[in-house]
Amino acid sequence: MQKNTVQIVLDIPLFKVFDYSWDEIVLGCKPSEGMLVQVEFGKSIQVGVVVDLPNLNKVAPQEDAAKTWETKPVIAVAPIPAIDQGVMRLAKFASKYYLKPLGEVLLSTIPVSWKKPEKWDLLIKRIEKNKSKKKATVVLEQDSANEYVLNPEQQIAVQTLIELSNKKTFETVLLKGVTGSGKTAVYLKWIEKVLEEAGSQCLLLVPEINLTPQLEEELKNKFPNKKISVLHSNVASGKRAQDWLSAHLGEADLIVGTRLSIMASIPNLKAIVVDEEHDASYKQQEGVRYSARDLAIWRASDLKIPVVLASATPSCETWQKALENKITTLTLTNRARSGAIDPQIILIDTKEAKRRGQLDADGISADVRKIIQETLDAKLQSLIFINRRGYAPVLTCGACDWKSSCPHCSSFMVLHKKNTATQKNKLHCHHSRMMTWIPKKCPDCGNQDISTLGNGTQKVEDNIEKAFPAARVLRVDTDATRKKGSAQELFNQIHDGQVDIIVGTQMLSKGHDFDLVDTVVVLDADKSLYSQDFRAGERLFAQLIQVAGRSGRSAHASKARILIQTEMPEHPLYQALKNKNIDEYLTEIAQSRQQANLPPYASQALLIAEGRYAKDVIAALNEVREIALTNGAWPGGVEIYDAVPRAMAKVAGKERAQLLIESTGRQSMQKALEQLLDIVEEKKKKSRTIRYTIERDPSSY
DNA sequence: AGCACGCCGACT
DNA sequence: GTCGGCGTGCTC
Repeated sequence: MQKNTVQIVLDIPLFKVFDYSWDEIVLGCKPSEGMLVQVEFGKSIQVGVVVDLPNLNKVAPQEDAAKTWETKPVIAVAPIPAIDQGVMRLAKFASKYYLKPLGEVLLSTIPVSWKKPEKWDLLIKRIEKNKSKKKATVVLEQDSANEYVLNPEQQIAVQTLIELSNKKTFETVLLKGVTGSGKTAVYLKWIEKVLEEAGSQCLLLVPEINLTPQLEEELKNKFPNKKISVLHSNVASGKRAQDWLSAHLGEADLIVGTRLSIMASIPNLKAIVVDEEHDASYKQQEGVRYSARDLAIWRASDLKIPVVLASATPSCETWQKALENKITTLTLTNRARSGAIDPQIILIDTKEAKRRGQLDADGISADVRKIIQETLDAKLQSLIFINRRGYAPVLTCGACDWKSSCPHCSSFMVLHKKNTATQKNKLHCHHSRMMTWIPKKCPDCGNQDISTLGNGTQKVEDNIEKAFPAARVLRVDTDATRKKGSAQELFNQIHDGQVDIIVGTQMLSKGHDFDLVDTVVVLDADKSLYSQDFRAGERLFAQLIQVAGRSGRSAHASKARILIQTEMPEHPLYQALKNKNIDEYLTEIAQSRQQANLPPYASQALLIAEGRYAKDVIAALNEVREIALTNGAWPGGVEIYDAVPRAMAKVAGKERAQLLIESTGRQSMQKALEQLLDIVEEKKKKSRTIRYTIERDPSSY
């Protein structure tokens, strides 16, 4: 009577659930779906989640009836409530849609500390202790609520959002407006209103790079008497376990986090905001390869709550829905802050500059130099963007065609100059992390004349230091900010006006308000326009609009100029940028997607395979394709292309190839992928030399 | 995934 | 003669 059989999923790549026995007396409670439990699995101790899924086992019923194994008992139950039912539904959907075992999906939503049963008691004790300590400080801060003034346009947007959430139905809203138009103030005001209802919880998703201590601080100031949980993979494990739990217990009012927080257990979720919804970091690129934005929409629809997608340059997926009036669009047109000015975008034709001898050997034009000098004279800052870290992206031999290829990858090794006197210059592979010394002579022909090709942040930093010897130059990229807290240190230097010229990667372009920046320079944007990836243009456009927003953010700014060096200033992308025709350009992109039958007008997926030898990997994929197309059940309207090597064919010694699957409809895509999964699972039983991954709605190829 | 079992190559 | 390579099977 007290002994039940329960189904449990584990964090293993198997589409199976496992039966365990449940002793109510030993465990002290009845089983229910979503409980986190400790079990013995084979020889090891694992953490699993209780599920209620009678049909998940792919074992045939008669086989199942003939089971001979002994059911092991559940050892212990975690001292926390079961996972929120909303997350259980979301995980089941994600498992089916992204073709990943439910156990992997569910366990990926739980912080590592909670997956260590030996830590359960300790965690609970420590959290209880912290709770009694913290209460006092919260009360003290209560009076510091700060009011911010919204302009009429923002007020209308807030009003519309409040009316929507009062209806308590699912609704997707696009909140559109350039940097500085006050999107953040609008959604924060809305969140504030939603949180007025006791017990409500809100989720704010931000891109990876935006989740900084500053944002946390800002939110704490804006919501002085609300509890905020921060969910981010970089948060220390103890803090993470605690913040996850307070969301899970319904104690946290506002949950802020990167993509992974879309899967957090939030039992009283009433509103979701996806900030910078076009941002690529919302797509998980390994494990369960989900899109946090797409899951946010699913979760909102499941819970019958509104979801706000905020962006200056919406993704084509979102823009299509706006064009077809499937979602509500709220547009902010003005610069919200008084004193802020609209930046002026200036295109500098580098071909023309070269012809006139106004382009120096380092690729910097006379116009750029002149304006940087003017900015220096005005005691304001210039930002120079270059999307390559290191000194130079490749090393070449002058006599033969040797290039600094990485032996493990199909990419070039990047030259990095030493940072200190004791270090030596090295070659780094940005994919496999391989590092080598600089060869003294060409490894192929022995020629001594080895030279660099192209510019990275380090080289631009050198060049700028030489060109403006009196200026204080600072480089900001992942190399300069590797140490914990050093990014903050560098940003503080910028805010305090301790530097004049900042050289860096797109790391600088997101989330930070630099009051003293007046001039922004983009050196090397054209490359994206030659890319094979059909989304490259859209991404570059979004990036440049975001970069443009770095200038003219405060009354300090005087000219707010954005200088873009390009060989093709007449390109529609640059023209749209110059004239700030954002809507028109997005619509143009959408139309060309429709004509070419590309996403979001078609559904795509990849079957990726990797293994030791390229030809085996390709052959295995083509075999999968052959089986799929000849077994008679392949759904109509779904195309499956020949196996091709991936763009980065070799990574860390593994050869990779892929099949592209394209479908006009989502249902037929689902059917097709389920068939491919079956074929792959069969193949895996016979040989494990090749690994397969299904990637639905890929964002890169 | 992890771990065991199992059958073939260079080593104390 | 053994140590250990990774191919295959199994986990409630």
